Amino acid sequence: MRYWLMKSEPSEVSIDDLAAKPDQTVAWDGVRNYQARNFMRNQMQLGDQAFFYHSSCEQPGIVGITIVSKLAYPDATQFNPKSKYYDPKATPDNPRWFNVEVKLVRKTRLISLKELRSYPALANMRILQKGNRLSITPIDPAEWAFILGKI
DNA sequence: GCCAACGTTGGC
DNA sequence: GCCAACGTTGGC
Repeated sequence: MRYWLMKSEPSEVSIDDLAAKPDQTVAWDGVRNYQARNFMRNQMQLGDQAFFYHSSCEQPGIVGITIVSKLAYPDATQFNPKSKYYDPKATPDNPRWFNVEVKLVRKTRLISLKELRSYPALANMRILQKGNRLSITPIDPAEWAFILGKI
């Protein structure tokens, strides 16, 4: 059982978009970074929990908690020429990109990036490091518990 | 809109 | 296999 942080641009999928879905579940597709892909494909297990983080927006920060509800499978968008995530080098026989599905556990108050930075206990979080761009990062159990305590 | 940081690409 | 050029991310 692991913990994660997964970034989403609210203009793409916001926490409210997720909450509004009938099954409150979303396919985490469109990831086109090998490290993030490997986390999903190789490490994520059913029941792993993740903070849902809004990025590239006015109020970046954690806004909810999700749970992995489906293990990684080939990302359908890579085969769709009309998708902005289309990858001409991927084939169904040899897919490059994978996605899990996550289900909303609950929305949380906004724990802003600024607030996260204010806690010395979280100083080593990947997302707080300079130049961090990875859209999916592991979270320490201790960090997870610490943040939960602040919600 | 800017720009630092980083990942990927492709020529050699 | 190196590495310069390029594209993207994401906070500000």
